[in-house]
Amino acid sequence: MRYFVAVAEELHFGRAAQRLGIAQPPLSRAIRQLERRLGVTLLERTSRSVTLTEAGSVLLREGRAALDAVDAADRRTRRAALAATGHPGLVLVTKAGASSELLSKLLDAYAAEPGAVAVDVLLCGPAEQERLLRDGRADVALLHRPFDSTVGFDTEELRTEGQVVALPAGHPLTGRAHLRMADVTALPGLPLPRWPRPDGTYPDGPGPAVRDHVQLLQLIALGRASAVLPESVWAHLGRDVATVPVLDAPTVTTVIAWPPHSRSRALAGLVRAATRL
Amino acid sequence: MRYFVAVAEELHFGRAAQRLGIAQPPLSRAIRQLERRLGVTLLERTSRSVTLTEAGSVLLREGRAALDAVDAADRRTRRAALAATGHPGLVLVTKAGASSELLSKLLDAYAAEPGAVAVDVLLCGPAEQERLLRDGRADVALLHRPFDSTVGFDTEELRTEGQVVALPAGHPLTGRAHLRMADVTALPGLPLPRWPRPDGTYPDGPGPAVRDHVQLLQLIALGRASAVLPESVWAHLGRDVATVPVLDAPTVTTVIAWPPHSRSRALAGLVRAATRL
DNA sequence: GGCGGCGATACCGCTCCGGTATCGAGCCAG
DNA sequence: CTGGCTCGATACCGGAGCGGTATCGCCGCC
Repeated sequence: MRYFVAVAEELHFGRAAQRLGIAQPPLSRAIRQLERRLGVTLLERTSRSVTLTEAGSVLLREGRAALDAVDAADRRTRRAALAATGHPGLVLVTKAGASSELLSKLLDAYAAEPGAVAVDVLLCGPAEQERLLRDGRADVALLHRPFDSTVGFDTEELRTEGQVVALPAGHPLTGRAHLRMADVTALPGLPLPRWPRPDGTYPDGPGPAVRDHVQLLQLIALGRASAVLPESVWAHLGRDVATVPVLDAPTVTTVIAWPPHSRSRALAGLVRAATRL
Repeated sequence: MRYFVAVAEELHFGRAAQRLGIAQPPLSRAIRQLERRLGVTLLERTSRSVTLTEAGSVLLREGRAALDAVDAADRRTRRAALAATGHPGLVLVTKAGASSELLSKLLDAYAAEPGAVAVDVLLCGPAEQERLLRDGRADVALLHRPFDSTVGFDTEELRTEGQVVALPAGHPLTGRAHLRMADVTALPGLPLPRWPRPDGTYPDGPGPAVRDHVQLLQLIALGRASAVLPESVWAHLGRDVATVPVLDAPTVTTVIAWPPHSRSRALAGLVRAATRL
């Protein structure tokens, strides 16, 4: 399975073999065996190129999910063992720079509960959270709909907020009481940023590539970008960035999310604290 | 992994080995290797009994999920290959005897759409649906909240309805216009039925063990049981079963559910047809 | 038309898995 | 208390399968 995913991602047996730390011939053979076992052609190969068949791309998606599931089984088991021997602790993951005041309130509220355990906070770029939560590296996440998909997780809504446009201080539009999406989608000289895709690559376009909100706000302050963001970013703003509400931007809901069927007492306590905020 | 799940379920190396079709010593060794690899004690064994540790029960849960995920990858890949070679088709699973008129409306509506594919209907007992959908034997399910868990699936709500109590025709209470839960929970001589648990065993209790709604209605007609059921069961009722609304019973929501990230055109069409009903 | 890149094939050695035989620790019967 | 059982662990052996090297065959390309 790992072998197939590697080949499907690289679309090149040699590179895939290198990535897997094995030689190319066993890899060819393994893929052929997998195809024989399934009775399905997964890859169309000529001696010049390798492409995925329809079935192959299904197996790529499903296979990744399956590999994540076994990784998760691994990690969660190890963590359960640690927890039993007196080192409990939860790992919470959230986007760097988002919902920070909500997060600190949550951590305070939970810490005040009887029986609270240590909570490690893991900050990451957008789109990485889902995978961290799915493969067991994190126990719980703060996600932001509609940007993050909550598919496959249990969730509780924590807060809903509007969005504002963040602009360099002194920009002409900062005088306005409110704006509309149409006003801010194509500001001359202030392109919208490009966020990484799940695989770490960036789409093409004019805007600067950013990895988290801190970077983004810095670029806005420098007059190189603008962005539409949830209201709560104001917590990070210095004097060099101004915000104006955008009336017709979609509202953003912050949710606390965790893997289904988690039955840890510590996690339940954290979720309870979150819903009481 | 399969080995561990077998041992954890049987709590007996000999029986587990038999179930797996291997001898007992390799099984012992495999489990010990797994424990060494994870650095975790999964089972406490004396020569008289085997019990799960905390970590072991986590791995049992997670491991089952992981095995389901690889089964699903397998099956979905095979189905994708079939679909590509001209045999499309969806498998829809629902509880035998539930929501049948909704289901037939759905199938009709979908069949009328351009590009509709064949839909195989799979009927099963309650609590099996989740697994069938999770491990790829089915593409889509009709679930009934709050009885079924929709955790880990994408869903759309189709219908919400109240519940009625089903009684043998002629029972004194059938004259009443409506009832309350308190009136129907302990009817003398008409115990509530016992449904199977996910593992196929039945809880203890006075009521008859039933596998689906057809059996149940038959037992009610025979004066051996009563049950609180969604209103829509009336579609199956003969003259020998009467129903009375139960005002304070929880409402039942029928939802259409499918595995997250499914991107099949046929599935999307079916869901669209469902939401338009 | 020769060269180079790339996947497939052929063949070999070693590791790991599964099988049989046996041991050793508890529980039980008498 | 002792012999027999039940059941998991250990010891050892044989074979299948995986990974490695060497090589082939196909196809673009200069």
